[in-house]
Amino acid sequence: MATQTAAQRREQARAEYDAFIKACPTNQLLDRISDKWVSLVVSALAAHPMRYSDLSRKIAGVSPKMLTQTLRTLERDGIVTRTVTPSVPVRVDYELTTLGSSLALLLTAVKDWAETNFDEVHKARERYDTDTPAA
Amino acid sequence: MATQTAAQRREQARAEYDAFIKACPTNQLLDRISDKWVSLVVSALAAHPMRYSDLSRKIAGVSPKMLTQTLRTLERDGIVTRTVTPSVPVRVDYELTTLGSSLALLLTAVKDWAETNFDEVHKARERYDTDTPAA
DNA sequence: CGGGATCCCGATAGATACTG
DNA sequence: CAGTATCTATCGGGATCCCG
Repeated sequence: MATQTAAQRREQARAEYDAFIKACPTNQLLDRISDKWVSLVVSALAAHPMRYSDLSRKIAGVSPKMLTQTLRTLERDGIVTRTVTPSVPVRVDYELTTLGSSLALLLTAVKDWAETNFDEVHKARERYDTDTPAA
Repeated sequence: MATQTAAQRREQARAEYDAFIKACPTNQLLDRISDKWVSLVVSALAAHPMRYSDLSRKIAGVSPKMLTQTLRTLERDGIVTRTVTPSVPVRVDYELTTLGSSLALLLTAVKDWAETNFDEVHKARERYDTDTPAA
């Protein structure tokens, strides 16, 4: 039964590692930042507060489900505030918190880096694709 | 045929939006940054160049497949260089390029932001989870 | 040692339809 | 208007086997 080799050891390592990852603030927030919709929502709200339907229109391709889900997560994390006005047709406004604004700033930094280095990445890709004979 | 309503308009919007997203450097590179393994690999290599097996050990929970896949992508994007030494047991070294180093810097910025604001996020979460009655 | 190829499964995004 | 519920298709990612 010394068959407890690669596979099992791997699994254990992964378990420990997962715990480590979960505990690590960086990775927790990296998930937020990297989320496809989060960046778009935060960017949209960075300009000015918006209603649900405004966001829905502004972001275009998003399904109601994902939009709500994204907004809920952001609300939970204290990135946005959700304000319900119980008028005849209900009205819900979303806006960035201070924390949300700082996230927007970070996203701007990422955006800047991306725009600055995109050319280089693009060239690298072409070079790679060309050099790679057949794959 | 005015039945071209919600669904179809949505689809078209999504198509346009997808094109927009694809063309946007930010989102392309955001994908790279946000990848779970990319950040770890880049961080690991930021310290010093490493061999495949070193990375495999350092990152622990990664499967060979994902490690290779991640490294290939990074190589293609000009983030890392791959150096093969055809000795008896093959030896492959990976190291960051200049571009890769700048990415490492960006990741550091993200990490700093995460560590700075994690407390606040954490508190926000607790507040939210407490206030939310049943959900 | 450093991978490539293949199979498979669980997670999840998104479409659709319904509700307060 | 602002969601919620459900169902399905897709796909990332792990395990496994094998090659150079």
